[in-house]
Parts: sequence; C-alpha cells; structure tokens
Amino acid sequence: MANARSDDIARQTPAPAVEEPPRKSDLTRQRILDAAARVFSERGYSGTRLTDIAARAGLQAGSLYYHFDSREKLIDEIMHLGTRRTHAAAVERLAALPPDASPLRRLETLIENHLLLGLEQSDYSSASIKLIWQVPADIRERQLVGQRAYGALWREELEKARAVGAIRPDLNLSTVRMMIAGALNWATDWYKPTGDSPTRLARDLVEMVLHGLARAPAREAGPDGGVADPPPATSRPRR
Amino acid sequence: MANARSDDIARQTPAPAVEEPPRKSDLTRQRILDAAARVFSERGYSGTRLTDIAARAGLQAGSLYYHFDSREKLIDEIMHLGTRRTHAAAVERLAALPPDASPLRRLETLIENHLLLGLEQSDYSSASIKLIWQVPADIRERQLVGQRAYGALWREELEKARAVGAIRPDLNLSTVRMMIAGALNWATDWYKPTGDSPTRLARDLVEMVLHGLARAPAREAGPDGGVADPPPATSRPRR
DNA sequence: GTCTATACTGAGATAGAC
DNA sequence: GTCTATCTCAGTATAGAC
Repeated sequence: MANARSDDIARQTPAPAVEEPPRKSDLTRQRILDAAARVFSERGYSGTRLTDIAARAGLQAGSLYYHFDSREKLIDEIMHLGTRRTHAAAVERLAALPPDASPLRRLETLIENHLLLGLEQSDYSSASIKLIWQVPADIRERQLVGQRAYGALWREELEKARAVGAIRPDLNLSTVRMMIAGALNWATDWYKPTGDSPTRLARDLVEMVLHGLARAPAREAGPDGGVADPPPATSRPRR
Repeated sequence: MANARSDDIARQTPAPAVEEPPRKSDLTRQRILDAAARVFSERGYSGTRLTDIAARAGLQAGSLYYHFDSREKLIDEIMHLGTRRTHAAAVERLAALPPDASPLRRLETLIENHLLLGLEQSDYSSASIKLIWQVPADIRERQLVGQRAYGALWREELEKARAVGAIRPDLNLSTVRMMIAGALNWATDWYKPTGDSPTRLARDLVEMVLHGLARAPAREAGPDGGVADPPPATSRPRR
C-alpha cells in the first residue's frame, strides 16, 4: 500500500536537550516501531505475529525483546504515537488556516486531516484506529485516556461552531462526534487504493457530514465563504 | 445489556417441509449459536474462547464439537445469520411502509433498522458487524459475498432516491453507502446503554446523514412528507 | 449427546552463546 | 544487540468412557 508514507508529520520524539547523535540502535527501536505500525495496520490485532514484525524490521523475533518488554507494550506505544500524531497534525493544520477561517472550514480541516492520516499518511494513525476496538479491554482503556485531548479538540471546535450558529443546535454533539469518527474510521478498513482517491473520499465525506445526503431544495449560500455549497442539480451523477 | 433481546425478527430457519417436532438437540445447537453470538458480540474475535461459549450454553468446551466442526465454522454461521437477519428485517420494515412512502423515508427506515438491530435487537447482527474487520481474511471474504444482497438493497434505494431527485447527485453512492455503514457500525462498538437510547441515536443519525451538520439557512420543506425537517434555530441545544 | 482427559499447535517469552 | 534454541501456556481440537 504505502511505501511512500512519510509519517514525518508531527513526529514528536522529545528533542534531546543537547545535540546528541541519535544513539546507534535506538534506530533499530524505531525500525521496529515503524514495522509494527505497518503490519498491525495491515493485518490487525490477532493477525499480527511478532515474527511478522521482526521479519519486516529485519531481525529475529526473539531480538524484539531487547527493545520491548512485551507485545502489549509495543502495541501500547504504537497506538499512543498514532493518536499523538493525528492530534498534532490536526493542531498544525488548524494553525495554518487563515485566522478568520469559519468554524465550518475548521471542522472541514479536522475531518480531512483525520481521514487522510488514517488512510495513507501514517501507519501509526491507521493502526491506532484499526486496533482500538480489537485489542483487549485494558489496552483500550489506556488508549482512550490518551485520546482525551484529541477528543477535546473536536468537542471545542464543534461547540465553537454551534455557538456562532454555524451548525444545528438540535443534535447531541457527542453523538455527532462519534458518528463522524465512525464514518472516518470505518474507511480505514474498507478503503482500497484502487477506488476513489483519499482526497476525493475526503471531499464526499465532508460534504455528507456538513450538508447531508438529501437534496437541499433552494439552499442559499451560508455566511461563511470557506465551504462549498452543494452543486446544482445538473451535476453529473457519479457511479 | 440485552437480556431482553428478542432475535425473533426474521428468524429464518428453513421451515421443514412437513411438521416435524424440532429434533431434541438441535435445540442445543441453537443454544450454542445464541451463546456464541452473544459472547462474540461482547468480546470480539480474539477475546472469545470456546470455553466462554460453552459455559454460556451450559456445557463443556469439548462438547461443542459434536455440533460444529470448528470455531471457524461457528463464526461463519453466526455472521451469516447476522447478515441474513439484518437484511430480512430491512425488507420487512420497508414492506410495512405505506406504498407511497418517499425515498427519503425508505432510506430512513434502512438506517434505523440497521442501527437498532446492531445496537440492541440482535446479537447475531451485532456480532456480524463487530467481527467483520476482526476476522482473518478468508472468513471475511466469505461474509462479504453473503452480504451482497443486503448491499444491493441499499444501493437500489439510494439510486431510486437519486433518480427522483431526492438526494444530491454529486456524491459517489458507493462512498455514501460505506460512510453511512461506518457511522452506524462504529456505534456497535462505542454504544453504552447508559447514554442516549438507541432510538434517540437513530434520530440524530438519520438527521445527520440526510440533512447534515451545518445549519441550513432558510431550508424549505422538501416535496416528501415523511422526513422531519431540521427544527428551527430556537431548539434547545443538547449537551 | 455430553463428559473428562489429553493431544496438538502456534505464538509469546526467556536463556545463553556469540 | 542480535542470534539460536527452548520453554511455557493458552486454546483448539480429538479420543474414548458413559
């Protein structure tokens, strides 16, 4: 799938206080993490054996234990990194918006960021999404705690949008959040690189989430300039 | 969660041609299936051991093999039943609509049916949803084949809606289908009986999917009478 | 048909040589 | 640090008594 995955967005290894040459075989540790993120995101929790990870990292299964205490610790770290990475990228992309960007434009950014990271930009993000409901409950609990900050970001943006009347006031926002997450995260599973591009998927998804599936009769332009209105009825149907 | 699950909707054991008393311990077989559906839907693929299933069905692990060749066969059957059940219930509920129900009303029905079965009405449906991306690829392939008819039903209804102009013409319908599935199916994982009721969730979900999150300025009533329009701006916010 | 007892297997984990 | 070899154990599956 993604030989070209960069995964350099928001790599947040805490920078050493002083310039140190990266200790020679913390590089191996990193290789193992990268390999594991990839394999887990491809084969899931029960489909991934330590042997697979070791093979991809170019060593023997037993050698992994020099770097990690257990398979579980390895999973913990990958998922944690995935969440942090998604979160950091979101913050970054929000910051890159013009300061007067509308709340809807900001939500759009959150949606795109999450989907693109999960689909093709980061094995860590994909893995954390794919694994969250596959892993045993204790692992999941730890992860959900770590995801609070990211969840809070979504909540804030949604509330901000509601405060200024950009979104409907009648929906339970935490339900909304979970539904959007579902639509985005499920894609991590069904997405095949042979179909629509991630960018195109993101577009349709943003449209659906913000404006819905139903033909909105005579919808007028909203107060913000950032979000495209649904195209006119004459658009050519797709598929 | 669901001691009261009926699971009698669309139970499709092929009726014997002649009236036969149900063979005494096909009943056991059924008990095993019910137990397995429940446990798998609660603990997932790798969290479920044959011992758990046996315990819930009231026998020893080894005894399962009198009724099923392998754990895999058992999973196959449960998931298959889940799909059939969801599909059959959908057909039933569509048939129960007034013949002049609008296409949007029909989509609404599909959405509600899928969500409610997955959340609380059928362990089989929950299990098939929860397991589909957890099981090994060969099991999944078989299931996806079995789901084609149900997928086709969705596709038909969506296309019908588009044909009469009830939904937007610019979205890729198979993407739409997967996004809706994601929003609905993800709920099977995060849903906790302590929050909003499934009915309430279904309402918000239908609203989101059909009309979107954005405040639609000056939306007018659609041509169909079945679907509630978004409430006025004065609605009281939730959460 | 269901039980008890046991065989088999895959995969995580450890030990010790290099 | 990484290898090879091995231990351990959980969990599926089988055998044979009842």
